[in-house]
Amino acid sequence: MAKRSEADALMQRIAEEFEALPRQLQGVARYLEEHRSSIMVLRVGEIAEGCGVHASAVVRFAQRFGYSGFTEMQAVFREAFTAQASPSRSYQQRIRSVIKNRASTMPAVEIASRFIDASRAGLDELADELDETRFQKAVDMLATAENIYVMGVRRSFAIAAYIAYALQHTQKRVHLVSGLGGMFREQLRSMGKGDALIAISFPPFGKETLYAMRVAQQHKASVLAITESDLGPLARHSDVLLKVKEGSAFAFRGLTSTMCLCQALFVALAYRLELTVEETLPRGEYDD
Amino acid sequence: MAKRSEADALMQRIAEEFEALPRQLQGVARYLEEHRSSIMVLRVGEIAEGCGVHASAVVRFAQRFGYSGFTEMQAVFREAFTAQASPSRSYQQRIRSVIKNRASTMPAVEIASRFIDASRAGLDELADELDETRFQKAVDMLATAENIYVMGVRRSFAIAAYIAYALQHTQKRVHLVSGLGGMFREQLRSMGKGDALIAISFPPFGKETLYAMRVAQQHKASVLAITESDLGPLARHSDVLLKVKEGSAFAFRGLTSTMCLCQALFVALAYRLELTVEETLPRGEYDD
DNA sequence: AAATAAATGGAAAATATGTTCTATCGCGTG
DNA sequence: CACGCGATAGAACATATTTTCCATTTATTT
Repeated sequence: MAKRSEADALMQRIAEEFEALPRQLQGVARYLEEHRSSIMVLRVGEIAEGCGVHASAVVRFAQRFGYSGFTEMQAVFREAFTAQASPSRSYQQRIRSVIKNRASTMPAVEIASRFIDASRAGLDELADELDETRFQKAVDMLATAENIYVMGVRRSFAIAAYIAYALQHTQKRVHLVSGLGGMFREQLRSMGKGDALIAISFPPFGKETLYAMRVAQQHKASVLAITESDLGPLARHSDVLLKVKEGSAFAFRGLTSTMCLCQALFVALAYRLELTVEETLPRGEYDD
Repeated sequence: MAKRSEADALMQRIAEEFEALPRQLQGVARYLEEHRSSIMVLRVGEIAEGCGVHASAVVRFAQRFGYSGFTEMQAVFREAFTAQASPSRSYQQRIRSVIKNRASTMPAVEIASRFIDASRAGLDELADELDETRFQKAVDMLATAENIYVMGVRRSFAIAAYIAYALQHTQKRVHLVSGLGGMFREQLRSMGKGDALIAISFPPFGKETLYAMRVAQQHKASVLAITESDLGPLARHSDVLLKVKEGSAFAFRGLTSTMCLCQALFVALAYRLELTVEETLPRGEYDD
């Protein structure tokens, strides 16, 4: 059982009192949380520099939390490190014991870390197999489109929602085809020449999305399909098709690679459109 | 391709010259090999004590291998540590350099593959730093909740949408707080004891989400926050807080790690609820 | 708006740390 | 057995780092 190190306790105390802290000390707190693992190596001055404050502020911080000074607080982190550094060998054993156990008895974290592994593998594959030509075409298509329609249903809806959100930071008119009120048809009606449809769909393919693609073709809009294979029903109706193979664990299919591809697509588009960073993300009261 | 760190080179040199070393210095050499990972944290005196020699012996050791003194040798080990301990930092820098370079001269794929790299690094970090206890708590909380409310606005909305979708595959009643028709309040009104709210928010925090968390607390519902730090405003109002550090690459935050975490959460929950795979993902006519 | 309290920046004092120097010790060799 | 070389310990020195203190600014309260 991982017994709470004093460092953990301290971090928690910091989190609790955080709001009551003055500006500079909040900065220090954030820095500590962010660089927790390096604190033991760093000197007061280095940390202070990292926070953009003066060394004395860091000392005051430590004192505020009951230590005689920075050094005493640092000792807590050093201790935590040396405590965890050595027994990390037993990690192999932990793995083995987990492999033997059934999933039902598997701790939640074990499931999580396997899933994360699977997602990483998916991302590796994405990096390997991304088709340069097609990606470039996809960017070009979006760059020249006047209106961009985005559609994905059920599992793919979250992705569509994200793309639509991201594209709002461009000058394009963006339409998220949500089907709200059963109005898929109506939302798609206005697509036309010069517009683009981004359709995201994986097997078993949602008929709504397939329908949208047919409509797009009829209306002479160009279609960017995001799916898992060249062979599915999306291939027939798309001008550019981007493939994503998701890793899966526990018979559960990931979505991280798709998300990643879509973000990459957006970034590439943003640069193609020569949006500056500021234009890309104007941060106002409502941003999240 | 882990290129030999200078620390590696040094250790090898020590091994070669070991036999020719005087007794005390051999002791130092052994100590260094044994405690290689702690050297950066230790002071000359501490190492000397560990070896049962005097501080000056350690200094002479360092000088014998070409360093001006102990400090210079220690720097080698510190470097090796920071190189492996925070690869995520170098990834941040890589991303920044991407921003600085003229994107116009960079092919779209180049941007994409760098972005994918960044996402991979983010996932690595997620795997490293996932808090076991909290993750387990989060799963437990959801497992015992009767109704689950999910809320995220703007950038986080896509994530909320996904979670809500996934949770539909359980027996829970799931409510995606969308704010459709400006009805955030109304959608949140029915939360109560025994219910759970999943709130996803990153700085600058959406006020709607913060509001939802306050309401949840007032109504005695438990709150699972998904955010980037213990120190933000979500900490106060949450029962469990899961941290995801996304690289804010290209001035907009990645979402792949968050997506991955949420999927992992769902998978773990599914196993906790002992759903079989078939039950988890019943594939019917409408699936996508 | 004034008074008061708190936070900040900087420099000086205190401390801790690393390095060098020298006297001594031990060991091997002539 | 004496001599010399290198290793060692500890003190003395030099440096770097932390801490304290105080003047100044900034925020808060009356």
